[in-house]
Amino acid sequence: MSTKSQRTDPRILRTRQLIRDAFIDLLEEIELEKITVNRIAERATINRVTFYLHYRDIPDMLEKMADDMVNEIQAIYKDVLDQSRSIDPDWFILVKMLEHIAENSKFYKVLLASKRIPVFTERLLKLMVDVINSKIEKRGASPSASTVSVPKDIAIWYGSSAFLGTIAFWLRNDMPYTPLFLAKQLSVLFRLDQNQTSSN
Amino acid sequence: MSTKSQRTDPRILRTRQLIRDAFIDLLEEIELEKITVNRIAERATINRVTFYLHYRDIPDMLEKMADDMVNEIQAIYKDVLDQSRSIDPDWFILVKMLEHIAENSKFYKVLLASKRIPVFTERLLKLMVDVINSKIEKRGASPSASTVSVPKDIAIWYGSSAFLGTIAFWLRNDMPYTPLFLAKQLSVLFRLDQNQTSSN
DNA sequence: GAAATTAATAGACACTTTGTTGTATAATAG
DNA sequence: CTATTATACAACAAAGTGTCTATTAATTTC
Repeated sequence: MSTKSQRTDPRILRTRQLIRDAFIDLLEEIELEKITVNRIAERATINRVTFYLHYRDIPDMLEKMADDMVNEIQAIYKDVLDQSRSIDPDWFILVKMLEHIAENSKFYKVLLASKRIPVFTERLLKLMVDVINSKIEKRGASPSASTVSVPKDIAIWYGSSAFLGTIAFWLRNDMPYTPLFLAKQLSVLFRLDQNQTSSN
Repeated sequence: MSTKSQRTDPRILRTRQLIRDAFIDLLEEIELEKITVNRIAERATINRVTFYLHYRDIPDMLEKMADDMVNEIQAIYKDVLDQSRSIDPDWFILVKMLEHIAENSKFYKVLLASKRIPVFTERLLKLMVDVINSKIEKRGASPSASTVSVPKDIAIWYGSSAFLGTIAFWLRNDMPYTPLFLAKQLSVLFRLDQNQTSSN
């Protein structure tokens, strides 16, 4: 956000990438608790002190990586909204998200599925809550509302957890369905939740 | 499982309880990463070495506590099945589970909702998968199956994640609904998932 | 292309945590 | 009461943490 120096120093980008790769690599092998700054530096072939030039400690590193993750996904989200050909079906944004996750599956699998690093799960869950919430509000008091009605907050809890959890299982099982197919199934399962959501 | 020594030494039970309470206490205040054996021993008013008499390290402690957790819940599950008055509605077991969680809400809230300690989430999720799986199989190819059909595994991923996630949100929001009410809502939301589950 | 700026390296430091050992003391069970 | 066993206490080496200072290397900027 500073006025000058638009581009960031390539050395910084390089080092951050090395750290990130080393961390994901290590996390595939050992538990998070056993991962030390020492090991990360060694694996990333950087000096241990250099790590501290970028992150305060490991939890701080996780948070910043989680920030990057949600920023990337939100960029995709805005992209879809901008070129909003309203012809797109409901699950179009879901396909885009799943495709992005599939493209970076090593990253997402280890952080959301294999080892479940809470920061990442939480950030993505929050994002899901927002998306579902806006979807429900867009529909408003659905005229096709069914007989039964579930409090809106419970429906959101249910739906967002279901989405994120299903994605985690999908990654864990090495993505046995295409993003398109899974998106359609999720859409089918979720639409029903909404149909019985009370509008208050 | 040993033939002799039915009762365990009260000193052991006392120490384990002290450790458990101290750990939950600390986890309410600070992040898991900052919790050391030192701090636990200090808070539990036991000697640090004593900790190592019970657990290899902190991850080992977490696993054993998670074992205890699933054992308690499975005991409830079997209890309900044993006195199986088949009059009980579908969500009866759910009410019992939610009541148990509500009774130990401090424990469950910190481990499943506030801080999300992966071991506990994983174990409970696995339990949910089993429960839902058996429910689906009991119904078999539901005669009232609806038009659409979702692969069984996706439905299980979806439902189990939704259940566990909803419970986590419920705890996080200090249980704004009674166990009975929430169980009914979950049952309503889930029954629909099943109705559109393909039987293969 | 040279000078100024910034990043990464290297060695060192005090400090905390870890996991283990040996001995002594207290509580429990038979 | 006696033997057993859990816990307390002190001490240890090893490893990790976070910070410092000086030095080298890469990059902007003009």
